[in-house]
Amino acid sequence: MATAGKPDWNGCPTRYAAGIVGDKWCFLLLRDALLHGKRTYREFLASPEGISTNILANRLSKLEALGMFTREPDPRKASSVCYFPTQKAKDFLPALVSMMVWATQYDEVTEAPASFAVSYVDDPKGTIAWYEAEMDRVDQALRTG
Amino acid sequence: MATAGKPDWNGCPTRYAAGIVGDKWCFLLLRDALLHGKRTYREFLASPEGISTNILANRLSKLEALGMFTREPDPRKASSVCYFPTQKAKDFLPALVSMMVWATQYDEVTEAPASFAVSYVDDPKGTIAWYEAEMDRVDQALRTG
DNA sequence: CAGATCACTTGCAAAATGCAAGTGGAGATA
DNA sequence: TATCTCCACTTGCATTTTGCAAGTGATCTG
Repeated sequence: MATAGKPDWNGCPTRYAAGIVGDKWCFLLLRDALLHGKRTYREFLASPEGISTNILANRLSKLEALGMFTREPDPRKASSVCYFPTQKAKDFLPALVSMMVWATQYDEVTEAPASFAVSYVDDPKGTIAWYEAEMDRVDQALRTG
Repeated sequence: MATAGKPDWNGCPTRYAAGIVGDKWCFLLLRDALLHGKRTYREFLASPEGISTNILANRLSKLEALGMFTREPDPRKASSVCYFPTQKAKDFLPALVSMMVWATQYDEVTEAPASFAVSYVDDPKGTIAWYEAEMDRVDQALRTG
């Protein structure tokens, strides 16, 4: 049916989302992976929010355990490590972009141009597809060395 | 333009969202207000996740300070209090629903019927409109005593 | 006017966080 | 081959946040 009716489940799926996204650092790591193409410990560590090393290690392994990241040797240098977002993580992109649109509207400090929200409203699928393509490009480049 | 290009701002708006949603309890209070029509301290306290009273008071005032809730006397009983979601909070609904859809897909424990995700994909605006109407109904009923 | 209800507040133990320093292994350099 | 650097963490410890239980004062109710 095209018209939504009242859903009558008890345990809301948002509880599951809260367990992952409801943590500042997991949220920001997801942003860095999905939106900024970050893949390595070093890159994640360099975020302007300043995560400390023990918390970073903790959250990376949490996200790995949750099936959001896979931990693999860096094809460019075997001694280094890459964290690749899984399909599960990639599928979170529309929700993340949705939050960006909301934040762009209400955060007066945000540096995002208003044109972002406009282009999203104009063509949400295109906006999301662009980020997906960007991710594929990053991972493709990495995996082929 | 219909095709999205690379956004080139530095401070990502997701940081702002992380400051609000990146907290388990704020996230769940938002869910309770937007999806479950909760408005009073008692109702929020009764969530199955079991928030403690001091944390609840803390988060309610945080969300009020952030302009997500307004704190008003309960029209039904002057000694009681209502927390109404502001427009800013209501505008977060699409992002929240987007996360529900994602969680429904990946949380094997969720009690949400698969039909929810289907009906959302089929008619996202209708799904969101339904929740908005439900909220208006709740607030209307409350404010008119 | 005694008792219940409401929305909190307080005190305290336990857990999570942030910071600085340290560790061990791989690769590069001399 | 010895040393040096880089990397991805780990450890210790002080500070902050959380969770739990109990208490508080203002209002309502019988």
